[in-house]
Amino acid sequence: MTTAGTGGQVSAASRLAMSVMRLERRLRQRSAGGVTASQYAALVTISKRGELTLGELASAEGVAPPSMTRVAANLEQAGLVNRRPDPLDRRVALVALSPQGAELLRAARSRRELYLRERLEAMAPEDVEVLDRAAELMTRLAGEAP
Amino acid sequence: MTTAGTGGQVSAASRLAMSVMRLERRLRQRSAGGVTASQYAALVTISKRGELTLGELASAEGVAPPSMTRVAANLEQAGLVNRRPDPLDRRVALVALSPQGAELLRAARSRRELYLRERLEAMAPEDVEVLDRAAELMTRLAGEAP
DNA sequence: GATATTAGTTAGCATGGCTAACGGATACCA
DNA sequence: TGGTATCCGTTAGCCATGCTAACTAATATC
Repeated sequence: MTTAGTGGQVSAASRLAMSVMRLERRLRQRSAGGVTASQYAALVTISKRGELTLGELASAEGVAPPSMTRVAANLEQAGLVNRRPDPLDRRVALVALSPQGAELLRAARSRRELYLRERLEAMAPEDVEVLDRAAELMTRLAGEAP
Repeated sequence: MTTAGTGGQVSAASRLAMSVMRLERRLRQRSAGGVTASQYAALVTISKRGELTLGELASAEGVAPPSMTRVAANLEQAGLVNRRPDPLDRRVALVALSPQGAELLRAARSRRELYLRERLEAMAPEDVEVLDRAAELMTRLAGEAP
């Protein structure tokens, strides 16, 4: 019982880590209109930032380029994004939301988070407020360089 | 802009979903003493609840039994848990923390969340408080039946 | 023009989630 | 007692995602 023992004591970091993992697992299962969580997140980023390069997208998502290559390939195959080489530098791949991608986002916003939405609505407003503030803090935490 | 619209407006649910995903991705990469996030989470659960059946563990983690079979197999191979058939019902597999598993948890608590720990310590205490409260709320969200 | 750097891709590995199908063990019921 | 049903866990097989290392193609540099 001395150290953060086997029984009860768990650090705030540990609690946060666990809760994030669990919730993410739930969310991962509920894909939005047929896209996975990663694909969805990429779509959101593209939507927010407009056409951007694959590298920018990878870095915005915090994944390695090869990972994003694959995600983007799937998105393109699904017709949700368009890709084109940068006319000024043909090494560069520019990725943009397609009309279907935009439509999916619209639809998904009312669907994908249905799971969360429903539950958030059932919560006390101050709890939702806490979660909302936490969301920003977590994004900041995730965004910092390793 | 009635609904949380396409351009700027994003729902609280969406914000939460994204932030959780991003943070989880960071955490997943930083394994604790060589175990992955899922393995670690399983260890924590076993540690909290004591010896339990594979099914209970799967359900506690909110994953399907086959997923837990694999995670547990890896943990056993790593010597972090012990398995034995329930003497009363030999269909049942009982899983318990091994001494090494317990040791890893002790060590991990000061290591695994180093990433978070460091950053939490750099944050304003009230922000940490928000995250801590959010952790509980998220666990509750994740725990609810689909 | 030769070389270095940069962007992205390909190849290969591992984890982890799922469902479907199967095996063994127990429970039940005629 | 014997046959069936049920239940626990595993195996098999699929897909997505993450990584690193190695490669190609294009641009920049000297």
